[in-house]
This record gives sequence, C-alpha cells and structure tokens, in this order.
Amino acid sequence: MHRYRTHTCGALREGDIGKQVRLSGWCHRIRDHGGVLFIDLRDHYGITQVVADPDSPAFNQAEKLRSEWVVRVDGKVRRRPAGTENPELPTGHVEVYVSEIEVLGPARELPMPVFGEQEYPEEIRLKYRFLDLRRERLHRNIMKRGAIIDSIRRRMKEQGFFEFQTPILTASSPEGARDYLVPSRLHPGKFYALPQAPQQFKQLIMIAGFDRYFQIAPCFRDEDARADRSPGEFYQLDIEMSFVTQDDVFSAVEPVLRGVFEEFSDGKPVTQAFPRIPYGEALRQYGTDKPDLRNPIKMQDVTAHFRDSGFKVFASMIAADPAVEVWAIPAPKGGNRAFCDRMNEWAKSEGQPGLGYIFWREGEEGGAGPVARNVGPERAAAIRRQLGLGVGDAVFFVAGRPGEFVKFAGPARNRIGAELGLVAKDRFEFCWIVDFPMFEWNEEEKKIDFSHNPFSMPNMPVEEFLQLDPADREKILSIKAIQYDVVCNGVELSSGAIRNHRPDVMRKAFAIAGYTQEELEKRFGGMLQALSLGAPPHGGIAPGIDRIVMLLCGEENLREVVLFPMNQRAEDLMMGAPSEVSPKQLRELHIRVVLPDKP
RNA sequence: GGGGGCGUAGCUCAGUUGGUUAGAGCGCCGGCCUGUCACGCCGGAGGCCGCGGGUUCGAGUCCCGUCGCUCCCGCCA
Repeated sequence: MHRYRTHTCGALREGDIGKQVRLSGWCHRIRDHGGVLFIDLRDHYGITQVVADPDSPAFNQAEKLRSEWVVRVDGKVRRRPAGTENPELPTGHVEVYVSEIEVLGPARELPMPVFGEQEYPEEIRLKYRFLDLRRERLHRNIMKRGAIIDSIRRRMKEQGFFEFQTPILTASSPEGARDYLVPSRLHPGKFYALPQAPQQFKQLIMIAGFDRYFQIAPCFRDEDARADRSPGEFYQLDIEMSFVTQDDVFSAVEPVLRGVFEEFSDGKPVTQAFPRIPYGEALRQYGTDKPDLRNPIKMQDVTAHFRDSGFKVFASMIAADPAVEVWAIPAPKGGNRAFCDRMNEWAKSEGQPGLGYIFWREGEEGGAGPVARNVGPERAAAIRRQLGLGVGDAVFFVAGRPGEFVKFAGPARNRIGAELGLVAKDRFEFCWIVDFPMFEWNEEEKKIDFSHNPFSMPNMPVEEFLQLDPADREKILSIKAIQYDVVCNGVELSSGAIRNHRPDVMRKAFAIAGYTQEELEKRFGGMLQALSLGAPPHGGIAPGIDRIVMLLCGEENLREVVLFPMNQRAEDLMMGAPSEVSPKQLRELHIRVVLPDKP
C-alpha cells in the first residue's frame, strides 16, 4: 500500500464499496456525536466522509483531531446507511470506516478558518495566504486561471503563433510608468530595469523575421494599485504580428478572446462580432473610452434645445462659450421624482453642482421638474422625441465643456443604468475602441504631446505625414493613430497598435511632440537603428491575463485571481517584501541608503 | 501626494442622548450525545474598544492628532 494514499479524497464511489483504502488530507470539518464521529477529509480533489465509532481501534485518536490537521487514515469503504447519503458530494454515497489514523501535520488554532464562506480582512487573508488558498473559492479561481492560460496558449498556437521568452533584466523601456530598478554589481552606479512590457523585444522579434509572436509575459510597473490593477507585477498575453493591418490583428485576436470567454463563461453569452467604436464616439455616447455595453444607455447632444431657452443656467453657458455643450443621459423607467432627486443628490456628493433632469408622468407630456418648467413644454417634448423617451421615463443633463464634464458623465451613465436595473448581467459584451488621437494638447505646458503610445503609426499616408507643419495645431490634433483598445463589460483588457516601423515617420512624430534629435537618439536610438535595417510593417496587442481571469471568475478584485498578491501598498505580507538587506549586499551593489527625514 | 469608508474577543459584528461589571454568533477549551454533513445541548476561557492626547464627575461613544486596512483621484495601457 502507498505510504500516503490509495485514492484521493474525491475519488471513491459506490463501486469501491468493500475496498480497504488509505486517504490523506486535511480535517475539513469534524462532527463528534459522542458515539459516532464524522470527519470530512479534504484534499485538492474533493471531500470524503470518514467515520469512527467506539468499536474502531482509531476512535480515541479520532476524538483528538482538530480542524486543518493533516492526517492519513486507513479504513474500509462502505455504503452510507439509507437516508444519510449526501447528494452535494460526488463521494456522498459512501464513507470510509476508519481503522487507523496517523497525524502527518498538526495545526495550531487557526487565525482564519478554512471552512465556510465568511469574509475576512485582507490583511489576515494575505498574511495567511496559504490558508485562504485552501478555501474553495480561491482554490477554484486559481485552478481556473491555469486552465484559462492553457486554453489561451492552445488557441494562440492553433493560429500559428509561437511563444518566445524575453529578458526580465533589461533596460528602462519607453512606456510611461515608473520602472523597477535592479542595481548592477559589475557596473557600479548602473541599473537594470524590469520590463514594463516586452514592447521593444517583441518588435525586435518581428524585425528578426519571426512573424507571429506571443508570450504570457510578466510585466512590472512601479505605480499605485487599484482593484483592477495589481501593484508591481502582472501578466499580459503579449502578441505581435508582421505584415498586418488593424483588421488582421482583430481577426487574429477576436476568436481567441471569444473562444476563451465562451469556454469559461459558464454559458453566459459572449459578443460574436466585436463592434468597433471610434474613440470620439465612445466618449460622446458613453462618457468613457471603456464603455460597459451591457448598459444600453447612450448619451446624446441636446445643446440646440437649450440655446436661447428659458433655462437660463444652460442658455447663458452656451451663449458665453462656443465650446459648451449639453448632453442628455436618457433614463428609461426613471420617471419619478424620488429617483431623479436621488441622482441629483449623488451628483452633488461627487462634487458636481447637481444633475438637471426632466421626467414624464401620465398627463404631463410637457415634462416635470425644474428644468422642464423653465425650458417649456415644446422644448421638453422635442428633447423627449429626440431621445425616444415616453411616459415613465426621465432624462438627465450635463453641461459645460465636454472635455471637462465627461469624467462625470460616464460614471453618471453607469450609476443610472445600475440603479434602474438596465445593465444586462450574466453576459460578456466586447468592443474595440478605434481611432485614438495620435497627439493631444498639453494645456499646462502649452505644447503637443503624444496622447497614448508614441510608437503607433499615424493613420494617414506616410508622405502626407512627413510634410505636416508642426505649427498647424488643428491639423496635428486631428490625426488619428492606428491604435485600438479591446474592452469587455467596461474593463479595458488591452491596448494595441500598428507600430510605427519607419524611422523617418518616427523622427517626424517625435519632432511634432517637441523632442530634439539628440533626445530621440539617446532614448530610442537602438530601436531607430533596428527600424532602419529592414523592418517589416507590424502590430500587436497585449490583453491583460489577470483581468480576463477576473472577469471569468466574476471577481471584482485582482487579488482573488492571483496566487500570491501584494497588498495595495505593494507589500507581500507573507514573505515580508520589500525588506531591508544586509550591509554586505549593499556594499557589493555600491548602494548607500539615504532615508527620508522623519519629522 | 490628495479624498472617502472602516478599525470593539482569534474571526464576523452589536453596543441607545456620554452613565453600573462591554455583549452575540462562529472559532477555541472542557463535559454530554451512535447517523451527522453549518450536527445538537451544557459549561468555560478569551477585551489596552488600533495608538496618543483632549473635553467631562464619567469616554467604546464627543473633539484633535496619529497609525493600519480598504476604495477612489492623481499616476498607470
């Protein structure tokens, strides 16, 4: 007989009745009835009920067992008495009548029980991560994560992609985030950087002629965390392809994402053909470049209805500034004062002056509420017609310069959709966001900046781009980049681009953004040189693995789908990272620590 | 760097306008119990009410500061 087990705790069935077996696992739950004692023995594979009574030679020892002790039990499989089967368990028709128990790993009193589904403080969960990982939900999430990554790899390979490994110790890369630095022992005063993404490497792989690259790539960024943004490190499905257009990237990536989501969504429907929404349209309709399309609300411009109207607040804003617009957020079924006032209060709590509204009740086709009174029944009715609303519905208004109020309009749309129950849960709604602006105006420094990634190709003929006048601000700011995001249920999964593979176009783009040739050479000289020695047109994308798993596990926080996550302050409470190092280590690295002054 | 929320037993939480000895459930320890699967019943231990200061005859409760956790903004593809 094997030293520890003949079966796992999820294996035994009625067909095993009568067998002498050996199981090992954790004492999940113990129910001691005095005369008879049950132990739910748990391992990775499942739970098996072990039973002891005073006739068993192991009875005395069984009475001493406690939660989460690791034990080996020998016993005989028998059918549970009629009426005591547990249909919840795959092993629920049988039990093991124990003849011998060996304690393999006793446990002190637990800081956090494994049994049950109660919530526990993050600090305790992270400090005792191994206990938390024993719990069903986290254990299941981590296994699902692995299965999702397997599926992604299989689907990528089926599409002719090949997995490469790129360096972890590298040089500072051109993305905008803060680097994690690693001091060099051999080169005093010099540092490696951990990659923020393998961006340059994957482009070099294309320049090297490999054609279709992918990697489940670790990425490191020293920026503050969010619920959907891990501190320090995370994984991307990094992809790059040669001789492709935006359409080629989409048609390579879409089936992978759709396939993975359909495989792991537990039957929830997944968008079949991802709609493509231009960046500008996304902002106008949804108030964000990562719209949750499960929410059916689309905003509309209703500025014309308020121009020279009796609603002086808006009318005077419009008259005073040609950039001012009024947007309407329709709220179907929101046509009651209680709801409208609640939203208005919420807007104030968000630091807004308020949220104007009109709602329509039976017999009040002209609309109700202060805005309707001031704007008059004809205009209110015109607004209602434009938005396709009726009795029982409401509409909210945001006014000002769109660039300023859009950060409030998007959340307002989310809030209204959620409060009215308009958001279709239990589905995965994807879209592509396309046509990002290449440049943006930096008002503080009065200069033109790259608006996203400086390595994207402008979406215009190369000759025309090369002849642009950097002083023609209006023209420059109207240029779109061949750059795209993929969004699911309001979560930005990835951005990508067709890369700028032409050194001359690259130089021009950086010149427009105010970089000197010297700066460009210094920061990106290696890349420019590679591009000047025969670079194929290429492009790619890099969906976030952790976010994909989070969506498919139905979790709100990345920590629920990462094995050993750090807390929000980028500390590993279990391993105690970051930590101080010995003076000897610092000496070898030529590092002197200068701590900030304490008040 | 800034803002919001939270901080009472190992854990989840209650604790009245400031008023006797700070409670419950789970867990833990002990006892009883031969068919439970959130077993049940009886008993017990366990509290710097995050920490420091203040107001008050009196503070878990009010005020100030501070620390920790968390969510968000800034930052970040």
